[in-house]
Amino acid sequence: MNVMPAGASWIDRFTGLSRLEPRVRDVLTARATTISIREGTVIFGPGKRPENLLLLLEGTVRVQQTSDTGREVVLYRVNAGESCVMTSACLLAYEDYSAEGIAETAVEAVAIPRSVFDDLISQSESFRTFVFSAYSRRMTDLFHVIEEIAFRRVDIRLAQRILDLAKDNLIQATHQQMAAELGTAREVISRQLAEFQRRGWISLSRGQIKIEARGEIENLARSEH
Amino acid sequence: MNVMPAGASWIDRFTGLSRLEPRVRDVLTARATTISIREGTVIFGPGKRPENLLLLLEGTVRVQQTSDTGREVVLYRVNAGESCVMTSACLLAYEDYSAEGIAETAVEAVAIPRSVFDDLISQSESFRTFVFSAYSRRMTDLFHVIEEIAFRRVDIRLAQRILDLAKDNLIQATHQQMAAELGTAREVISRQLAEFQRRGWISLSRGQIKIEARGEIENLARSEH
DNA sequence: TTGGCTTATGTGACTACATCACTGTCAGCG
DNA sequence: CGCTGACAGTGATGTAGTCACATAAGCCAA
Repeated sequence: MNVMPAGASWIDRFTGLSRLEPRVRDVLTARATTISIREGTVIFGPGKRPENLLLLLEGTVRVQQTSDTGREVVLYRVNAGESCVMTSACLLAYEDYSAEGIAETAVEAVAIPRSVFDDLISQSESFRTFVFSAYSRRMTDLFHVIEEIAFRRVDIRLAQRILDLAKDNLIQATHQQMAAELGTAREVISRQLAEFQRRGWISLSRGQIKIEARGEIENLARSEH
Repeated sequence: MNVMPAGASWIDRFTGLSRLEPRVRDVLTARATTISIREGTVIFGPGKRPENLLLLLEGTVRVQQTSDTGREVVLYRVNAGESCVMTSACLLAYEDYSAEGIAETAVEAVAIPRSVFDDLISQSESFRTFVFSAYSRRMTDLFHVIEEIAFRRVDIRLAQRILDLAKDNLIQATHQQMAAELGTAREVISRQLAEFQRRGWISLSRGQIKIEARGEIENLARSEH
């Protein structure tokens, strides 16, 4: 993680911070630093407590949970313009958690140390709103995950995830990784993908999935039950 | 909901608040009110935003999620001595949620209005710690729920839940309600309970489950996989 | 006491998903 | 070129969820 002084304008990239009181704005620009994180870095996880609140300027952070049996689920992603609020401030307090955050791409972020975070929370009404909205947003994401895992069929969820993850109709991921996205087993994904391919919706090769009939996949993704 | 002036001593029932600065303590006792909520009341939910932060003195609040297909999962319970922090402060900000909180028993709680909450957050370091720990705690609960639903067998989860919910080795609940606890279907629960009964672990009658061999159930609940 | 109603529970047949134990295949590299 | 390790395919079997009913239990009112 490479440290450098913060620029002056990054604040405007965060919707919730644009109406910040000028005085508070100055504190933030003065006392926060931007950092670069390499792809694949574990930002926090069991045994690695986050020390800063991170506001993402570039890149994405994947937050996932690993069960003791070794299986994984992706909980949500933090994108540029969003804050990693849960995974930092929240986890400062309570120890017993098993989620981890991984830089999925190279990441540029503003790091706000705990002490500064504390000052801002106490001094700025709009910073408080920003933080609580972020919490709220993540909370909602988790409710979503629970609903999906508990009640939605995997073919539908897989279709949705394919659409979400595709860049230019292409996904670079192994079946194992796709299984972790949905919290299911590799074999299940392999069979579902084989079926999608049989229908001509996608084409498969080692480590990648190519969308051939986006419309059909969207149909399935939209369907109820 | 019946409103009455707050007593002076309730603060001591909350571990996280005991070290509150005296000045802040006074604000809290002066401006918070205790309320009584009848069993079964929907405290918050879609279309019913919470207006206060609730600190529970007596009773329990069940927080659950209902999917659009009508199925339910219990997410967690808030007990006496705990705060309903997520379900209030958090949900103030972000609209699109589908969780609801229901008074599972008669509830006595201290209600802290949004404005007071805001003052306290800005003025008191230890109140902030209290609030963020509470968030953190619930977060962890949700991670747990996800892990259980995704990776744990239902017989094991059912055994655990039976032990959790039993008062005096007895549970008053329909199979439908037990299914909602675990986010599964009624038939699944009926069959599992029938099996437990066949083994002599429980005895069943309309609307209730009686534990006959707690040790055996604990064995199953503890088992891995 | 007896129907009649509502709610709770039981059951079979079937589909979906998870697990296990493999086999086959591809890419890179010594 | 042939090895090796990671990736992918597959059948058999077990567990869970869905659907469409059949029963049964409690309650109230005639």
